[in-house]
Amino acid sequence: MIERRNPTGLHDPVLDELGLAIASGALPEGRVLTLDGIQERFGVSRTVAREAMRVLESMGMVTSRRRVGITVRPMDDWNVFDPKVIWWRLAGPGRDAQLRTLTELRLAIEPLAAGAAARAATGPERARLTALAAELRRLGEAADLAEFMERDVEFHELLLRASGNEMFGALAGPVAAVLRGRTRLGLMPHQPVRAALDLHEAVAAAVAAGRAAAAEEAMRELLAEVRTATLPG
Amino acid sequence: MIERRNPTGLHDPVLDELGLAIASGALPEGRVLTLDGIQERFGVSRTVAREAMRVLESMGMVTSRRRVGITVRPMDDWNVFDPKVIWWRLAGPGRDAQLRTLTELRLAIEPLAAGAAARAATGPERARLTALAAELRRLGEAADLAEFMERDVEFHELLLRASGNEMFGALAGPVAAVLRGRTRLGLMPHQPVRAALDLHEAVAAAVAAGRAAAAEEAMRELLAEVRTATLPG
DNA sequence: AGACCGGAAAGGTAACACCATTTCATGTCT
DNA sequence: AGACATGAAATGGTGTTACCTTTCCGGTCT
Repeated sequence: MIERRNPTGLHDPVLDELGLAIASGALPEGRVLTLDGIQERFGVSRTVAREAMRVLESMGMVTSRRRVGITVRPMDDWNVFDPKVIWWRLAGPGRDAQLRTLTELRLAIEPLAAGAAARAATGPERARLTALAAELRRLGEAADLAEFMERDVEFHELLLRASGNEMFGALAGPVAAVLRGRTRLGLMPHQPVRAALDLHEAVAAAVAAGRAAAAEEAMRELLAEVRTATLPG
Repeated sequence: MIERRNPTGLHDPVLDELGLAIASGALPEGRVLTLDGIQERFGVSRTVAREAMRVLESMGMVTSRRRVGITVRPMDDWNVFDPKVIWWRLAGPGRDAQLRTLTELRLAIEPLAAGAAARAATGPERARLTALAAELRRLGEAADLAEFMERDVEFHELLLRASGNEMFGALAGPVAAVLRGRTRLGLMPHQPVRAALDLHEAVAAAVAAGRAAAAEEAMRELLAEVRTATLPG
């Protein structure tokens, strides 16, 4: 049941195409656009063009100056944590770079998130985490890759959200994108390694028991496989 | 030196006040606004009200539905990494919570960023980092707190940017805000501890020498002080 | 070179037609 | 009478157009 029945949304397409064009480099840093140009290119009114532009501006992707137009800004200025920006970069040729930096981000965040979850998770969260780890073992041994991935995504999302740190929680979406991206690219072993199954259970157990240091360490070991698999030396 | 931006755009004030009101809880989740209300409250035209609202919408702070109005969304949906959102939360009563989660984020990110910088930093960056560490020792021993803080900010910013991971680099601003906030709140020792001075130099040296693991470990030790000083158990 | 001016483009206002959604009153069926 | 369907009216965002105002780039005149 897809909730997203929003029929209209006339500047979302504009925003999306422009954002993608910038993220992909088709509109490089320094390129100057005009509202008139946008109006014409998309066949929309000035209002719609301006609203899309404002949003891009708030993401740091363009600046707008009178008499000169709308200028594309360097990537250093972008809000690279904005889900839309992440999505655009994943959809374009910057995809590998984005996957790499997101993976590095995971390596940094998830161990601490696991530790925090051991301190802050609610009862139901701890229980669900344990159940998910068990399910992962079952699916892993059955080599059901598709279902394994979905449970794995759920495991990591729940852990981030249960950390009690909303900044960690906000990374749940991007992390899910990385996990899905990795299997789609065939970067995962055909059958999850036993060690990974053990470690998921170790993380869940440590969180359930409130052992923060153990949870952090187990997550670090779990991610070690990711580190060697996808990052350079 | 305050950068007196443009002759002040007209929706920035609107955006700022609404964003702050939402972030501070003055406009709680579920509260419904209307464009007419915003127009009247700020004495601006519909266009301006709409553009501010679009930006808030792109930050996940409100949704706009026909016939019903503009609804404030729960914090789970906000783009909590957006610099404006961070700023608003720091400016309101959520300030302590925001400082806490940002600090936790630092603990996660900076060690990995140091390691990455050891691999990726340019020559000048390594040199500057080393120089900054030396300057920090001088200022620390002279107990020049204000200047120490500024160099410290510069040290951490440079390190994040030199990591070669633009997502780490994008955190330079917020991290600077935390560092400045900590001293302004008197959470820093009156004279920086010697161990901290040693560790800044250790980080710089490891980065300069390209020793990633050592840089990561040194940064972790450097942050241990922060961890105990500001986080619970 | 320095001052000056024309025009390009964004900033902002206003008025309007349109359309989705909710609300509510009305009427019919049981 | 009470429940349910039906349809109309009120409400408030969506999108368009027209028209000023402000800024400031670039060329021109002295």
